[in-house]
Amino acid sequence: MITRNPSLTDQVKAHIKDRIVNDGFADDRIPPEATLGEELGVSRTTIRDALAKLENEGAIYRKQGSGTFVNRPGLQIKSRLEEIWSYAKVLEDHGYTPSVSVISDVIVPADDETAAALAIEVGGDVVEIEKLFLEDDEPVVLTRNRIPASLLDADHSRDELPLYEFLDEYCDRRLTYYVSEIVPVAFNASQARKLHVKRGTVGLAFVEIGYDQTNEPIVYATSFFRDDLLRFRIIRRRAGA
Amino acid sequence: MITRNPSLTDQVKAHIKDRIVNDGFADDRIPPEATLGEELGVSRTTIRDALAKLENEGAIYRKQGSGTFVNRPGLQIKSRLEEIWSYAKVLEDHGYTPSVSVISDVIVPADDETAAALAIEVGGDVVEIEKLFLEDDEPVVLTRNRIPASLLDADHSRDELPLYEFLDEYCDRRLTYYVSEIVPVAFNASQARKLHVKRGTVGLAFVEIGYDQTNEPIVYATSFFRDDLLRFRIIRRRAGA
DNA sequence: TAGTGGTCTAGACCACTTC
DNA sequence: AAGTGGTCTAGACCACTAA
Repeated sequence: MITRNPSLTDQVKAHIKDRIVNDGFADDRIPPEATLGEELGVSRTTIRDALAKLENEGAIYRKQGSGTFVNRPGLQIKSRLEEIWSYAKVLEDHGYTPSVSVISDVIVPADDETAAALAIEVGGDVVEIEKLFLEDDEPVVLTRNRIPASLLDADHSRDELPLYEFLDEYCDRRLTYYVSEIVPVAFNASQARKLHVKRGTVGLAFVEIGYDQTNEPIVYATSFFRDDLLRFRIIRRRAGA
Repeated sequence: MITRNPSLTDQVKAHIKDRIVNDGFADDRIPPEATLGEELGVSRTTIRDALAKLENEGAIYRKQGSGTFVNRPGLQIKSRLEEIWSYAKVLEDHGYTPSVSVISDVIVPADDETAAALAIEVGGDVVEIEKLFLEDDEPVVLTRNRIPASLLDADHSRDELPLYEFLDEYCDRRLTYYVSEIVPVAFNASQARKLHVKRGTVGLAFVEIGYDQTNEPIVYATSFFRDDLLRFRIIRRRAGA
């Protein structure tokens, strides 16, 4: 049942990932590339492309001259920082069954900071949407997205959608990438109240600007995280090896 | 014993990176892969491997059917979170000329947390080294590394070395990867004094366990950052595209 | 020395974007 | 329709690791 799309490489990748998760390999050692190629009836290049993707995702690592191995610590990382696109998904990956609540959706004038981020005039209309992601009525993530009003349909009723789908639907813009800053904060009174913590509690924030395919800024977003409920982990490997 | 002949791919990669930084390309558009291959006299595969590495580092991006382009925001990111190996280097990349100061180097008994991290007995001997990274006498990063005493030579005089080189030299272990947590903190009295900030100031911390090639934990490290002087930025791209 | 992953070539066709 | 990056093949040799 070899078909195009998904690509052979992606099929091979899924197959190996599946074996890692379900069956496992002896000593966490993945068979040689030549062997895998014969087993699956594809060229070594295809195998290598698939392994490269898995390595990139942190699922495996390779040692020249030695072999290819399952990367146990990498498998434990649920949310890779570089590709977070839905906080609901992040919470799911951490074992929660989240709910989303839109707590405000208003038009405000852009302050200096927002105007600079979105490359619009100070005082220009900006749609500000605040959302809260909860687990069992306990808030975990608070997000505030600011989008130039000129980009948005006046009637954007389904605003509980993930932001990128929301923008796909209600603007003609496609959110392509974020530039994000990781900032430690002490929650102010308003944030603390929404997150059900004491004022001054320390948490993590992402302050980020989202761009479309033409490198135009289309959203200025700030997200606050309850450090006691959600913590980010990363794997750091030596660059040259 | 180092026979580091840069591969063709790495030479091509360096060449393109150089052109991006020094000359630039019209419209930030990088020539087609076929053209590059002819110009440099290498196969398209080699070009593609080089471009793949550059894409991985965030220096460029590709759009199928359209072309390959310089990734301006990606070029601004100095320190990629997944491959930070020397805080001195991090500060340099941010335009500082850092100095390092070892502020303590003592043997302490392992507390519960440290013992668990390093998989040793509670109360076992641990070498604790605190270092401060400064820019113009202003402290920016405070690190505390704890290493099982059994792994370390009693005489480790050159302990201002980057930790991974230090471990290479004074143990027989090679630091292979870290599992790191990103934690927001309010500095306590001791940390605040060392970092020259007020007690309770909010900052970022990495809490991490370093492993050797056999997946054995060899270092438990905590690093504190002055948020006003050093802030981490990342690019987040959509996963599927 | 045998076996592994790493590099490199030459060539074919596909999928998508742009005109 | 033309041009771009994406996928895939078959085969060669190199660099490193481990028995």
